[in-house]
Amino acid sequence: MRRPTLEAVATRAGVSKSTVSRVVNGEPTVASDIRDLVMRAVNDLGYTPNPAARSLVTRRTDSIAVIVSDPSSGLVSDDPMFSTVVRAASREFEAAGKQVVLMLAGSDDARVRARQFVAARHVDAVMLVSMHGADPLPAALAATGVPLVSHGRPAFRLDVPWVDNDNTGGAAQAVRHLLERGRRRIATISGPLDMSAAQDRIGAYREVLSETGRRSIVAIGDFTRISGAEAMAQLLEDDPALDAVFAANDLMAIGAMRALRRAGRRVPDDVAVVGYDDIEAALYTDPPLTTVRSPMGEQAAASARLLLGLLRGEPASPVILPTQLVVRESS
Amino acid sequence: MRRPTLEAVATRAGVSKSTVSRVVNGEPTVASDIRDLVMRAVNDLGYTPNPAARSLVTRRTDSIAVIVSDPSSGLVSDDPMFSTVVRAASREFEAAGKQVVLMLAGSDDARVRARQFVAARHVDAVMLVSMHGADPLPAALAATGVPLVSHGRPAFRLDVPWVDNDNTGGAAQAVRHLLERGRRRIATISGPLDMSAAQDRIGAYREVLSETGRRSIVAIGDFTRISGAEAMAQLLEDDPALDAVFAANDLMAIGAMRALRRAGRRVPDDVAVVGYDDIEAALYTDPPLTTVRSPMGEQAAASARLLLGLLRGEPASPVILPTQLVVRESS
DNA sequence: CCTTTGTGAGGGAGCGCTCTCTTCATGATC
DNA sequence: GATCATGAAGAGAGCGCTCCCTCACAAAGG
Repeated sequence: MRRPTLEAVATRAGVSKSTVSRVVNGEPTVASDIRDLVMRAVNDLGYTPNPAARSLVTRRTDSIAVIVSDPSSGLVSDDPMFSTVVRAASREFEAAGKQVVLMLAGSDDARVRARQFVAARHVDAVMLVSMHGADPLPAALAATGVPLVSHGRPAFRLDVPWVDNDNTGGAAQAVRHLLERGRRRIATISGPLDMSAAQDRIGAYREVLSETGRRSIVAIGDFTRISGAEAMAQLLEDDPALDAVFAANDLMAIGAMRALRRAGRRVPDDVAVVGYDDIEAALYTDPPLTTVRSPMGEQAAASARLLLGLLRGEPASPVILPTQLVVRESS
Repeated sequence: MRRPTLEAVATRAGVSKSTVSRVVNGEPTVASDIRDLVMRAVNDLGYTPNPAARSLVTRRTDSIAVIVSDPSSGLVSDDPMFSTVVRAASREFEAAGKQVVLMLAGSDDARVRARQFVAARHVDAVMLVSMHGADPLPAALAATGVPLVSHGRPAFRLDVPWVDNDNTGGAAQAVRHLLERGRRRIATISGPLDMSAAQDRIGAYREVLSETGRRSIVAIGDFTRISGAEAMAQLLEDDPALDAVFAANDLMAIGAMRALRRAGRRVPDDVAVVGYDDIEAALYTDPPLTTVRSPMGEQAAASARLLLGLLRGEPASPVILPTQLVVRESS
């Protein structure tokens, strides 16, 4: 009970394999009556091309790997970034007729598998998401020669095109906003310092504060809610008089707000809070969260388009998308 | 500049293609000195098997489609369920050496593409996530004869194994809890009624209330935060004296809490709120949300394992996972 | 001594498709 | 009527792998 082949269709239509192939691939050099004949045979037999056979000869797979290299994948199972990025990229790739192969490169083992998978040319190209500095995967993938784009600037210099949002500008906006609101002791909750987004955001925070001669008050989180809460508790201990906090993402800001509540501090009266990303949840905190809107979905879509362009032989260079401060009631 | 083939390895090692194939596939009937010889040649040349050629003859692809058939994919881009389910399933499949092909079947067009993709045997099996009642995709996929498992019970009878949580039991627990707390006018915010989870949850709500002779107060949402807020506003208008609300998921409960806040109602003093799912965000609301813990990740992992079993020829029948009420401060 | 059995290696057909090359038919041109 | 250009269809060689079959050889049995 085997599926029909090109040859079966050819026999039924009374033409050659070549002609059927031409029809199936939409080549224009087929007379319309013959095309109809072939199409009828295709429909009668329920023929679908065998993708393995096709890919064997064309050396294309029409699929693209989206590799999420996230060591904490076990921890933050409901990370809104994952969902937003994967969905936006998938939509873009699917619209271009490419299949998306999703790989979670959370463990060393998984990273090795991902590299081999790509090296075996199971996919035509790779989109890499969210890498830490020590991650050897980006370089390993680049070495395979497969077209590659990174969602987010890689932590280490690497000859790979990327798309990011304006982390420096966005964070600077956030801190300046707090200064304008008259806040004087502004703390920050940073992300992991081996990630470029975290580096840029804390860098801008320090820069703006030092311009105005203020000192930085820093705690480090890992972009999760719980780490935000812990970092906030730490900050309150370090400097009970702080009157504002800039969290490097909204999830940590949400955690920080819980810690503030528990410590009996009112937001924004006692402590102003600003986040980063503008995830949907930022609208639903109490009070609603002031944050920097980073176009996460658009960034993913842009990464995907950059990669598709690369595949068409177009040149690719880094893209930085603008951010925008969204003032709500937490500041 | 072509990649090395089996034949190149065979030539270099001075053995036949068959032997190399045996070594590469780990067959035991190869003398260890020859195996070493071959492995050296493999490493020297950097050989990796061509998956297309292999799959052409074996008729396996070692990849599995995860199809998220979610019409609202454009709306709730940060749905924690998507992230949790996709990650858990991926982990399970990757551990079994299967690649995950992610397909978003949000539009009719995408659904057609998904069907064709599966019909072309691009994948060995399919895991289907989150379907509405009117969705023709499950039946279409089942008709292709490809092994299929559904994450969540299908809305229509369909001969497909599935894994779900105990929606009826969980919802009943939630409503009984509110009754035990002395609440008398208990409303519900239901999910879309063409989804089995929503049907079961509202069914249990009605059942428990009618047992105690109370009337139901119902509004319909679509499992998003904003729909929860809108439904809550509607409920307050319909029955300003209500003193509790059971939302069919946490996202809607979060929306409902915002609407209550805006209406000047205190939680839980004026209105108790109970959600469903126990997503991480439920810990961070103010007050923390009482909810029914549904093992979303475990459910996805179980679906994946069920499918892998099916692939090994094991029989499969529906699985229902238990739920648990988590009482926090919102009730 | 020859035959049987077992074990490990080689030979080679064939998976289903694409794509180059060749052939053929048609009509235009001289 | 002979020649040539043009366009459409057919032939068939691979793509890189697996797997069945054959074969060589060694050990065991008669």
